[in-house]
Amino acid sequence: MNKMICIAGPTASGKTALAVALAKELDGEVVSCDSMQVYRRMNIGTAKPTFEEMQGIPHYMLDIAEPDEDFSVSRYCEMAAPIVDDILARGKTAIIAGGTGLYMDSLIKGNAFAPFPSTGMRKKLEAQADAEGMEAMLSLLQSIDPEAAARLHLKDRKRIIRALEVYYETGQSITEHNRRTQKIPPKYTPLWLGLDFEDRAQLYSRIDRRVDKMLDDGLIQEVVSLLQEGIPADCTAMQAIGYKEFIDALDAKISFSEAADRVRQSSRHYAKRQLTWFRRNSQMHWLTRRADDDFGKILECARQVIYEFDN
RNA sequence: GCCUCUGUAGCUCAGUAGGUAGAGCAGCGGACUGAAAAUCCGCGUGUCGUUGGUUCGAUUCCGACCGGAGGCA
Repeated sequence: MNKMICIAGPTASGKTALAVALAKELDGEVVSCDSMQVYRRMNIGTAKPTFEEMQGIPHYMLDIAEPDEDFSVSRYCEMAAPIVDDILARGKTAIIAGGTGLYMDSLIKGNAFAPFPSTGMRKKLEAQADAEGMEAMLSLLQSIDPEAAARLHLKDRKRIIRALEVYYETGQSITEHNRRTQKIPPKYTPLWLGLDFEDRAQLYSRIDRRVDKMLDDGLIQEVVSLLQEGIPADCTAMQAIGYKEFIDALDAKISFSEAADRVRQSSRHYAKRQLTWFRRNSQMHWLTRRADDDFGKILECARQVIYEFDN
């Protein structure tokens, strides 16, 4: 009997509802896997499950960081793995639900991450990149980690700087590090369920409706409150879709209706990237929703997959 | 009613001194190992309004018609 289920899928695909429904049937508890729902007081824009939606099912990995705190995959894994272990130790089903593919894969595989530089290395490299340009940074990387340099595009500044910083901090290239960690067998062997739609337009109209609901629920007020309490507009949490756009509107850089349009647009792009990430997972059991399928139909499909998996 | 402008990709538009066309956005596909709702890469999907004419050849030139915008009555 499998005791661990991952529920993946794009934004607004119904992961929360499926997680709770399955938790009720399988004596489960839900571990959220979402890089933005970890932040406190960011509720509406992140579509964090409400008290009513949770229906009494314990949820973890929500509201565990301040919006102006640095959060990361590795912190996520450090905190979530013991929680999963505890759920399993108590004989319950662990249901990992969320849309942040990197976090989910890392938790399941038990990824070991190269240490994060504590010496201001990143700032130094950022400054160097500003001064000398990315061509110089890429050729620097070429000299210490040719494979990474070949793999990364000149414009992918984040990854080039990360690759350099890993080498300077650890003396080992990120390519070597990845090669080594990829050999480690996965920490968990869950059943993977992926939510998708037969027609992409179905998903996009759900996204539109969700954004309308967020506005009705007071998204703009939530953004205002966060800014008023002093959360910097440029911190990671404020890069979340639904926040950065309304920060621009509040700064009068764009109109509020333009901001709402951009939230819808960014959400569509994001949903597409999420699907790309999850599609490469060969273990995924896709629950593809057709136009006339309701939630009950999807739940039934999920039950079917779980039943077959256990037998 | 007359005159002028206009009709090209889903949208906004460019262009072809006549040889069946290209940008941005949208859309689609992909990458991703301590920022990941981030960051980055790739792909034009088209009766050039309709219909006659001139021409070896018309989206391009000419006429008519249809639609849109403005002006004069």
